[in-house]
Amino acid sequence: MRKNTRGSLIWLRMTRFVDQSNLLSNHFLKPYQLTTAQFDVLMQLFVYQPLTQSELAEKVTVTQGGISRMLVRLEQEGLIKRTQEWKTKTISLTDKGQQKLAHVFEDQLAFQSSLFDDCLSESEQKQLYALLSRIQKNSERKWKQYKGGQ
Amino acid sequence: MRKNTRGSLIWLRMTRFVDQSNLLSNHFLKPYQLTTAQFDVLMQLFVYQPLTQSELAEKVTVTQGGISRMLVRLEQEGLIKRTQEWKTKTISLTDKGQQKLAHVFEDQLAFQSSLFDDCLSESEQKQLYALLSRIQKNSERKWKQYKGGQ
DNA sequence: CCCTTTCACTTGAGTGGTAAAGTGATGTTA
DNA sequence: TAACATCACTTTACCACTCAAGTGAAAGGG
Repeated sequence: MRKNTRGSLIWLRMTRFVDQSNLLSNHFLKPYQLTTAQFDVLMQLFVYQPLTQSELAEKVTVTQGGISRMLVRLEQEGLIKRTQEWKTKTISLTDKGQQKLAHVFEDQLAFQSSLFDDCLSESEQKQLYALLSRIQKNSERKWKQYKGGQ
Repeated sequence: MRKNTRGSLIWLRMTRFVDQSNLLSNHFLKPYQLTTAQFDVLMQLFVYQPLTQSELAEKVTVTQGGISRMLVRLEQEGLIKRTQEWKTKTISLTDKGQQKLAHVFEDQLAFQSSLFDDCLSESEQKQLYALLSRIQKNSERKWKQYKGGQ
């Protein structure tokens, strides 16, 4: 039996890359007392705040339950605040969260960029981004279809 | 302050894609009572068995502790066996594991392929694979360097 | 021959994720 | 108005992962 297809090879490379770069990212974020997942949440808030929990969960590809606990922790750290109106909780960064993010920001973006700048030219990065956008939209479509159906 | 770089945009698309496709993959594997991580381990064993725990951990980008627990579960399910020689445990698939994998195999490869076949041409997939190989090797180098240093 | 190192693996505490069941306010409807 | 549905969030139980400390067997040096 065949041991792979082109798709499976791409998939393998990509998951390995993401796993490895997450480890590295956690390493670089450790001095700031943040994890990669937490940074992701704070970034989304920075760009789109205020958001409801559901909207945030959607943006970071996490379930309701998952975001609920992450936000409990981030709230305990004093990095975000949740204000309840009606049945909805609106999430935004506290001043402390805002400041922390400002500190981490440049470093993390530089780290992320280095993963690609090291070995890909400008135009290759553009190509890669274009291809990734297409497959990500495809998986998002499939995912929503699956979630919608059940 | 700038909210992104080209690298950070690529990184975001890729992590979202991997997260979403993992969800879908877990969904498709559920009828077989397997998770994506378990399938990954079984596949590596299928291709490279026999392996020690350390070699396996390396291949699936997981720590010693992580692989230890996964293998306990897979052993309880009777899908793998671990035979101790000296201080090393050698891992291989049981007949049951071999059979299970044979059943799942085609479906999972077809699923993985569909993620790309849906929206990328043959030559685009080749391009994508080439670019990913380069960045994955780069991150692997950095990761090993980091692990080696500490 | 004991003492230490090393090596491969395990364990503990904690984070991050899922699915599925629970909670508690706010409509909606007979 | 009592019963029901719905919506946003929480909780529970589980898997997967990390780091760091622990274990136990073998190997080497005084």
